[in-house]
Amino acid sequence: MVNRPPNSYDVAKAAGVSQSAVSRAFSPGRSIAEKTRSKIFKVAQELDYKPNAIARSMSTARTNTTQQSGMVGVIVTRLEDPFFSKILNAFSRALQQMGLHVLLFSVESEAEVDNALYEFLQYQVDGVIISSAILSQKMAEGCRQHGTPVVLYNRYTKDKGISSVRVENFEGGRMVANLLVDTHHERIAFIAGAQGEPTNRDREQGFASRLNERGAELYKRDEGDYTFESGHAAALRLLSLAEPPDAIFCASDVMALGVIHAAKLEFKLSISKDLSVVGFDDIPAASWPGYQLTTIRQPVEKMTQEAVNILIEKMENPEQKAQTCLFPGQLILRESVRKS
Amino acid sequence: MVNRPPNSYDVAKAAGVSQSAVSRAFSPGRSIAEKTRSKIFKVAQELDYKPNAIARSMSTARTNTTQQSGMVGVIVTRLEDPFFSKILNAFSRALQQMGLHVLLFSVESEAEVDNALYEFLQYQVDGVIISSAILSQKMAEGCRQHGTPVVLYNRYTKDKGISSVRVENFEGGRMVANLLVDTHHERIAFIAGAQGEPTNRDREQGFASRLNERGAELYKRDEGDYTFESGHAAALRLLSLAEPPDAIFCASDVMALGVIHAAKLEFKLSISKDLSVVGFDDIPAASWPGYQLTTIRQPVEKMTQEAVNILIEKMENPEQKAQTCLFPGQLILRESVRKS
DNA sequence: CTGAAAGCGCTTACAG
DNA sequence: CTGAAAGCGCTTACAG
Repeated sequence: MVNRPPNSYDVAKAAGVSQSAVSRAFSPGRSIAEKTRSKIFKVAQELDYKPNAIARSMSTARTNTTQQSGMVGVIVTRLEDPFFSKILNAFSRALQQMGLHVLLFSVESEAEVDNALYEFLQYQVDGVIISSAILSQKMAEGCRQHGTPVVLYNRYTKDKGISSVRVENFEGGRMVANLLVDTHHERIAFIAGAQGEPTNRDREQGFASRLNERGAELYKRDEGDYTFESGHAAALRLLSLAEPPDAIFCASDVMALGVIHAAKLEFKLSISKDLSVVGFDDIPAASWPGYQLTTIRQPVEKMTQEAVNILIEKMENPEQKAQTCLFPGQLILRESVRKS
Repeated sequence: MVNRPPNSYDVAKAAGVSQSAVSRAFSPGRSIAEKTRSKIFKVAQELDYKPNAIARSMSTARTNTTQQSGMVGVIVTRLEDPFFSKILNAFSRALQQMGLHVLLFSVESEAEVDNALYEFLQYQVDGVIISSAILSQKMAEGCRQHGTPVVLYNRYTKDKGISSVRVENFEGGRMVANLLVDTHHERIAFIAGAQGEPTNRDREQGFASRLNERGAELYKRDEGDYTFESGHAAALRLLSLAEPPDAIFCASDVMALGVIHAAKLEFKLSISKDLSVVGFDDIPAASWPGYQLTTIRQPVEKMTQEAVNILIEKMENPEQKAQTCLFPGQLILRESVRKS
């Protein structure tokens, strides 16, 4: 049988002090004599004592309004997508840097979000970040009751209590419209991400409305589900038209890659010369020599950092109002769009 | 000010029962009258009561040897690599399915592993999974003291107490050697992953030794760091040789993609005709129409599931011995290697 | 600066 | 089946 790991009483006894003293020694900023502290540390080291974070959070729960469990719940969708794993990594690193711990839930549909949130609340997380999904009004209330701040990433809701950090999708769509009109494309198509998905909707509306403002119009619209395969399939349909498009804007880079593969292999087209392709996100592959995809970059590092900052502010001060933070996308001109 | 969420006493009072009864009602399998239980549930619903998982784990810690905190620590490396995000997703889903919660730590070097482990232990995780990294002997002891099982994924150590799940890297390397010799390649090169990395070492040794057994030899060796860019750069060097290789085996698919881009764009080579390329892992992009990369597939789903099973067995029965589980890689023949 | 004691919200023998 | 009570390992006023 494994004998239980040492607790603060074991250390106290061995060091000849009270248990309170041990507790203080491990709580930065508490009043304790330097001599006592070092003695306690020495003994703790020998016994290989580690403070029990679970017990600590049980105690602090009572008084401390700020950090209680030290855990932040992170809900992620489409984790296998390179863009989203990049986001998770950024969140994870940023949170770790702040001494916070991430309780992760990978969901495959919005329906799973509420359940994940429920579990997070049971675990007394100090805050929640939800990437590319929203929560129900009911769970928003639940979080409010628990005093647990929530920040949405890549999404927003009408609920005034929920913060949101995202890129300006509508504006990003407009930028692409301008680019394709400026370069004199005549049959401009759009391949949408998942149906009814807000991010896609905003990009598409910005794109289509700006096209109209510029006196152009959307030639064709097709739809995928944000995967390479779906982009590839949509391109096959579009390029089989009697009059195929001369430009395709995709709601995401991954789909744009599918389009490029289809155009080059299936139709022997030259990208940019015969067909211009634009993506959104700026994933690593977008800059690979074989792609050189023109796209709208999301400043992921800055955005995730800001989301973490907003969360922490609200954790430290519950009176803090919810915030909405919009980041402009950046047009990255590479080689997949013809010059004029 | 937010008023505190209800606890079991609040529910007990409102339902006219004891706090113990409330606790039992929420613990499956405890003796309680159906009538009492349903009354408690109704009241709990009205008050929006959720059991406090932190408090629960404080209590169960004393008696229950099995699940204590309900949390499993997962340490991942290179999260931005598509193969690794796939692994994390698989772990996350498998653990969630078992009712476990994942405490995530994303590390960027092996040096961070021990610290992550230390934090996990403080949080009383019931088990730990470490993907593609190892732990120090000191932390292995620490885990043993806490009675916390550890399973290594893609790695192994000499420590008899640490379980390991991985693909047969050595054998995988041999399979590729056989393939390239069978198809009569004459100048066979290898691009290694990170220096001294055990996964790479095993693949390379299996590859090189089998080459020799077959009367062939390694023509050239170069090295990257598992990224696309590094594979691309290594290919540039290799293909600039007066006598460039006619086959390149890469320690990972991502690097192989870099090789393909370099060969096609920089050297106008035809993949398979002028140059055969083989990868390892079988990431999604390997099967994209433009790549059709021949590779060794790792059965990720089965492997992660097995790792979770081993972990849970050990969590349920501390007497359970550590296990090592090796999975054979599967040669996936696509179009990137010439037929003869 | 230090210690005794209450309390965080549960679970679980122990009686009844 | 049910309730009173102890205990999980901490933190934190409160006295001294």
